[in-house]
Parts: sequence; C-alpha cells; structure tokens
Amino acid sequence: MPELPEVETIAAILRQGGPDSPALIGKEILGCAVLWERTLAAPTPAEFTHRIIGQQIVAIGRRGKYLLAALSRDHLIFHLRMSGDLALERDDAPLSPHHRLTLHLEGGWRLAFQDPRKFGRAWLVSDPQEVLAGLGPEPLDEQLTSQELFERLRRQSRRLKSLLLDQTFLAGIGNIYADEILHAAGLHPLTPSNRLTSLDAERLWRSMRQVLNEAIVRNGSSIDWVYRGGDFQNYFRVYRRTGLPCFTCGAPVQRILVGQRGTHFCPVCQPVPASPMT
DNA sequence: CACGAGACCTGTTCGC
DNA sequence: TGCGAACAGGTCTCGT
Repeated sequence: MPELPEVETIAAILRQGGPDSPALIGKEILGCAVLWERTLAAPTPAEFTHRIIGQQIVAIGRRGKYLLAALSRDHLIFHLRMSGDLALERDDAPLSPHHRLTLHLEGGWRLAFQDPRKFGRAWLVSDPQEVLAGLGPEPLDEQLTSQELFERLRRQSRRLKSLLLDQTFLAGIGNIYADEILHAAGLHPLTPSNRLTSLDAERLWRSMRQVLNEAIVRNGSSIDWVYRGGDFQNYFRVYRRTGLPCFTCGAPVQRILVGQRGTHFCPVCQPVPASPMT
C-alpha cells in the first residue's frame, strides 16, 4: 500500500488522530519492543531502546515514501516498503503475528509497526539526512516546474516507467501511480525519457500532480488484504485492469513487464513511441 | 550508463 | 478439492 498518497494518509491520521485514536503529538515514549530485529535498520535494538525511551513525539511528516517522526532529541523514520503499516492502538490489544516493532506511549496507547513481509525498516537518527539524502524532489513541490521536469527528463535516456520509479529522480511514486500517471499523460511506459517534447513533459507534469492530488484526497488506495479506508482503487484507469476496456477508448488494457514490475497501459491512448526501449 | 536477475519475505490468487 | 506457480504497493546488490 505505501506510495506517496498512502504514506501521506497514514501521516495525517497519526498527526491529527483518527476515528478511534488520539493524535500522537506530545506523547512520551515509555518503552518499546523489537519483535523482528531486521526491522531496525539502525541502530542496534539495545541502543534503539535505550535511546528512544523518554523522548517525546514532537511532529509527524513525510518525505517521499518515508514517514518521519520528530522526537525531542532524535528522528524516528519508517519505510513501509511492500506491506508495512503504522497505527496507534490500545496497548492492551492482542499482538498479531505481524507486529514487528511497538512503542509504548503514555495514556495506554502504543504505536505499532506491522509488516507481514518484513521488508519495512525503521531508523533512529539524529539527522534525517542520514536516511533521506539521496531522494529526488517531491512531485507535488511547487518549486518543481514542468520546465524543470523537462530538463531533468532530457538528462538521461531511461524508460519513462523506470524513471518515475527511481526515487532519486522523484521521491514517492511507486508502481500504481507510475502506471496511472503515464496513462493520464498518454505516454507509453517504454518511451525514452530524452525523447519527450516539452509538451509531453508538460502533460506528464500535469498528470503527475492531478493523479497524486486526487489519490491524496481519496486517502490513497486500499487493495488486497490491507485496508486503510482509502478508495482510490475504485478510480484506477489501468492498474490491475489487464484485459478490461480502457475507460477512454475501449481498447483492452495491456500488461507488460518493465524492470521486473507489472506495467499496465492502454495501447491506443499510450501509443508505442517511434523508438521504444524494449 | 542502463538494464536484468536475484535476494529479502509472507500471503493471496490463479491455473490445472 | 488440492497443490504448486505466479504475483504483490519496494529497494538493494551484483553482473553484463
């Protein structure tokens, strides 16, 4: 579940509180349990526990697909990868087999990191840049103009789909939104990035903003067994719609592999470019 | 430089 | 019905 819109949704729930949980801000961390050691990217479980106890949660934020919690002295950072989830729960609720890290807070609450596939990671660092330094710009940053996107696209010769997934190029886009953005822009996923015209780049820029903003308004996408209350999955135009008619032209949606990732597109609305990168 | 393959993991769905 | 294969929202490392 966790691309930019989903992480943004989780951050908002933790920051403001949800239907059955209060806001996290201001709560003190009284204890913690590391239930799957590899979840902790840094530091070691012993140092993590020692260092985090007694700190207060000061702010919640997001950068790319990372969820950021500013503490009184350090920064706690999560990457949810494929199946991670963060929620505030009653501390006396039973643990599921998928709980990987729990932080026990004042007031009988716990911040729980659940992650069936165990790919997710957490860091406790004094400077967030230790984790975030390599990330590209935020796709929704007002500073990122279509002209600048055009110039960045021109600098390398990559398949568009792969470039959108590259977190050093743009931070936060994943497999769902890459496909949806390319469809909205009418661009084939195998188009070489340096062959786009400035008009193509402008359409890509607009589509990226439109798709991500709409997904955020809809609280992200909920598919498979993970459900967060988002409903953008009901508005997918190509993602996981292989063989179904394109909503724009009726042609069946195609699925190919690009860089080992399932890639969905409409062969009519997103015609193969003159020189696709096969 | 850009790409493919494999690794890390578990759970669900698909196809025979 | 059962069972193995394929697939899944991500990223890293290695070899070509």
